[in-house]
Order: sequence, then C-alpha cells, then structure tokens
Amino acid sequence: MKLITRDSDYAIRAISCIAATKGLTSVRYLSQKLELPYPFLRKILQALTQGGLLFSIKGRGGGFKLAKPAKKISILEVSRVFQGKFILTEHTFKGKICPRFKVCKLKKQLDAIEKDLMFKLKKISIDSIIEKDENF
Amino acid sequence: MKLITRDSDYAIRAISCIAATKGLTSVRYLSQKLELPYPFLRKILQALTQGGLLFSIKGRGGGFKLAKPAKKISILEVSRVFQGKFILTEHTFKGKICPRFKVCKLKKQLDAIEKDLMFKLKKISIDSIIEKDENF
DNA sequence: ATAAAAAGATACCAAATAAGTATCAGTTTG
DNA sequence: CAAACTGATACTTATTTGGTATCTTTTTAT
Repeated sequence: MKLITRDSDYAIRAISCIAATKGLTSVRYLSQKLELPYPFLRKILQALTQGGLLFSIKGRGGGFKLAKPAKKISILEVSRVFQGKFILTEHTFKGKICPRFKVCKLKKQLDAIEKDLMFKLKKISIDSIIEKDENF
Repeated sequence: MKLITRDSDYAIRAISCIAATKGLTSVRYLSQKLELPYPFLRKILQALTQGGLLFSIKGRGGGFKLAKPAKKISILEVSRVFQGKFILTEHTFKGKICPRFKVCKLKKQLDAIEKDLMFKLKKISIDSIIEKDENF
C-alpha cells in the first residue's frame, strides 16, 4: 500500500520544479520537463491552485508560481489536496464508531502513531527536497 | 486515506477474538459475535491462515486458532497479509525508479519515516490490544 | 453410512477510487 | 485577432475494494 498516491507524487515534483524556477512556469513546460501527461498535470496544478499552494496567472505568458515560500509548503499539505486526511483506520463497527471507542487500546496506539506521522510529514518542506544545483 | 483497510481491520478484530477464546473458533461464531459478513470474514480468515497467522482445522467442530502466541502477532503482520508492504511512495518516473534515486532527498526522508512507521506498527501486538476482561 | 458442520479453493460481481482524457470558456499579450 | 495560457467540468478507463456464491474436501455425531 502506498502512502503517497500518484497525483501527490506528481504534484510534489511539479511544485519542486516551480520552486526552482524564477518567474512563471506553464503546464506545457512542466509536462515536457518532467515527462508527465499534460492533461493530468493540468488537473493536478489546478487542484493545487484551489488548495492554495499555487498562484496562477491566466493568459498568454501565464503560468504558475508558489503561493508561499518553498520552506512553508510541506509534503503533508500537498498530499492533503489529493488524499484528504490521513486516517490510520476508521475503526468503525457497523458503520458507527467502534463502541469500545473510549477505551479501545488499539485506537489509542494508532492515534499516537498517526499524530507522529503527521508531524513528520509536516516537517518535510519542498525547500528541503530540492537539490540546489538541480537543473530543472 | 486510510492506513489500515477494512479487511485488515476485520482481521484484527477476528484475531483478537480468537486470541481471547480457548479452543477453536469458527467463522460462523465470529461473524455472529462481531456482526461481520460471514463470507467476507471467511475469506479473511483463509488469507490469515495462508499467511501463517492462523491455524485451521477442518471438519465438524473445526475452526481457527492462533498459529503463534498473541504477543508475537503484530498489527504490521496482519496488515501485510492484505495490504502488502507499506511504501510511502513508489517514487517512480515513467515506470522506472526515479533517476535521482541515489541522491533524492525526498526519498531519504520518506524512507526514514517509513522505517519508523514499520517499527511502531510491529510493536503493537494483538496481545497488547485485548482488554483482558473483555467478554467476547 | 450418512448427514451436518466445518474449512479450502475459486470464480464472480458491484461500487468506489485512481488515473487520465477531452472540451469549451475566459484571459492576456504579441 | 489569434496564439498561448489557465478555469471549469464532464467524461472515460483501469484498478482496487469489499464483498457474494458455489463447489469440494474433511471431520464428527448419530
């Protein structure tokens, strides 16, 4: 099982590339550079824009840029746009929350792990994964 | 997104129940006790048996029991039966491993998180989540 | 011996999600 | 005005998830 789905993966690459570029970056350029399907990448960048991670400028010569510094964009934020909240397990019972909810030892342990996972993914910023000498 | 899928979840409950029971436990009994669909649970228990977590005895009066002590069965093992290996991201590029594989900073960071996640899930044993006074 | 009660093995099915395409509308600039 | 962009939205297709159904084999109680 994967924790980072394909769209999140593509998104991370695209954002990395945009972060490493001065000025605006167009989807056309990105899809060629990263060798990713143009229409799919377009949908992804649109979602990132709606999610507040990118800022877009329409019209000829338009494109995308980061909505905030690369240091302040985390992997967690990116994945949330496509994957929603991470939940270790719904831990439901017949459609309702497990009746043992309050005392359930499993839930307690999983919650702790989940919290830690969030924290760690939050700490990985786009900035931290860009190779500074990278030739995008 | 969920880290523990429904079949893993059901499996954990079933194993917990089996662990808390002396002798053999049949699917019929389990499905009634846990109020889970019989045929689905059956498939799950069969998979657990093939995965080496349960031991089965056929024929009338037959059923399942743990293949090893509850202390030695971890949530990780159970989830592996249904979800395979946890992989934070395939991090592929056109079907191949990312060309920046060796140096990729993202992969390095995700690998560390993944390793830690595995470790933690491995440490949650079935034994640790059973309420000792539980009335299965 | 035979029927009931169990698991084994498979094949199938439906809904949801993932992955991707297509298209039309609006915007900006040369 | 047309070329090069994004916005919005509606498909389409493939895969995975969450099951069901059915037939076979094994064991035991009667």
